[in-house]
Amino acid sequence: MNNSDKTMDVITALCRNRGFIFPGSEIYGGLANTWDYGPLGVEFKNNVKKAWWKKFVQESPTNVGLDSAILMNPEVWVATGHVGGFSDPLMDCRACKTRCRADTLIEEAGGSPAGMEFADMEAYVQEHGIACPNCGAHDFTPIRKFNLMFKTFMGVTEDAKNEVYLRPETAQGIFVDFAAIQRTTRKKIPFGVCQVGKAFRNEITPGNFTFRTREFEQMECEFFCKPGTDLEWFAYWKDFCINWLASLGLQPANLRFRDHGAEELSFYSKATTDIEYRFPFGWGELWGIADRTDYDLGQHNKHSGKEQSYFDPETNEHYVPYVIEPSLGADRMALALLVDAYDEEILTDDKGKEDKRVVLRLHPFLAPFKAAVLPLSKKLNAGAEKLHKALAAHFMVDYDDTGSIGKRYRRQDEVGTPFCITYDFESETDHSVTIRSRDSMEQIRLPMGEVVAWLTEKTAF
RNA sequence: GCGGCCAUAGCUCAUCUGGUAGAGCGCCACCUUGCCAAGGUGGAGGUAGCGAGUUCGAGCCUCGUUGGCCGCUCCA
Repeated sequence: MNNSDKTMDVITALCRNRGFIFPGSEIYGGLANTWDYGPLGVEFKNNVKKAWWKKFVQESPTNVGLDSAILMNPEVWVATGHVGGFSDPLMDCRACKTRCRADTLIEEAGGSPAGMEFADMEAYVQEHGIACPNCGAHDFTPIRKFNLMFKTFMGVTEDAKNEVYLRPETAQGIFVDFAAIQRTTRKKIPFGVCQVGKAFRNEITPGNFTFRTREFEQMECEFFCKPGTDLEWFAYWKDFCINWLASLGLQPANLRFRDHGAEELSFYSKATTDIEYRFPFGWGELWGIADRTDYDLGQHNKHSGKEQSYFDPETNEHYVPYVIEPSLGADRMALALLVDAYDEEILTDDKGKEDKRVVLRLHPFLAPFKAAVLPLSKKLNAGAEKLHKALAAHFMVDYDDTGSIGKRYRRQDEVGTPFCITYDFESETDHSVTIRSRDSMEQIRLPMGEVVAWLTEKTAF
């Protein structure tokens, strides 16, 4: 099934109905754009994170892991420019309610807004008689600051001194710990530090299900390398990332690279490439791979007064490393995998009656359940439950004894369970079970004692 | 944040011009069946997102509010 035949409605409906993703705080009328990962969703998302960690940390000769605090000293965000510079200067036209960016208006009028204070911009717009591009009126509101960071208070009193931010990216936790990580691991450059964690941004327009949310989870790697080798490593990680996506089964036709043009590049970045996925709502960024140069460590160097450089013992040089950052959204990744895995097929029975079968063709490693134990009859519950218990010691395994066997297969297909293990009357005597595959719908007979080893092999990544 | 549209059982929807809400699917139990959504019987489940107003009476009219969708704006 092609992605152009899929709709987000169908995907979100499946997520809600099967316990992957629910709207947040629903019994209180919800809270815009918050989502809860349900019983199946949390298993699935954990598996996605596990797969990433395995590839980026466990199996990596160069990378190590980190779990840094969400709350950080506010000076961190001053150093990075998040506090000062990341509020866009927005003004509304009072006549037609169109919202404009003051800096854009000034640029279009031939001015250069760079370096201007908000008051300067307002004055410029006024003096040059810049009109609303939509209705032509000259009636703008003052500039309003939209800071993308969530603020909260540390301690019990709410004064400005106690103000802290929820991190808008996980990256800075890695940068501020760079020296400690290098020292304690004795890693030599090049090496990477990886982190999975939540970040928060007050996006003006979130949307498209879990694609853009204000609370989201990132899987980031900051790869430190010697200046001058950065573009090589940039190319290396691009390859590395796309190969990982392919190895999880994402269809190549739904993936593409998109290089950022010069005008689109962030001020700190020398080069950025997005890996985009073709969602039903269009191409969307999955993974941003950026050459962040020595911007972050350099800023922390300046602002903290603590030396953030690396001593190369082979060449006796001191330098501030350059950084290649492959930054992946865990929620987007999970969403892309769900979309990609979703499949419908039409089955025709003996009487020619057509029936729709919904299958989530997830990589077995990612599937919430690796298998489901299904007693062919409720009379077989005792033996089947024993098998389930034995398997549950090794895998997430479902158990279902309600309804017909065919119906139970379908239920498991819909949530991506790769294997159904049917315990039948013969199992009582031959101690074997039938394993039915989600993808081929074929069945094999296997002694119960061999199921764990068989499943381990089949669900590995 | 602006404009438009929308909000009835878990899901998809019905309820004629306002008179106290129904179906299919799903779910549960029992019987039956015993390898790809069979069948039978029974059952749980809604006061119509929430609040207020108009009316003898509102799911159906008005206002507010919350949430959703589409477009705009935005996305370091």
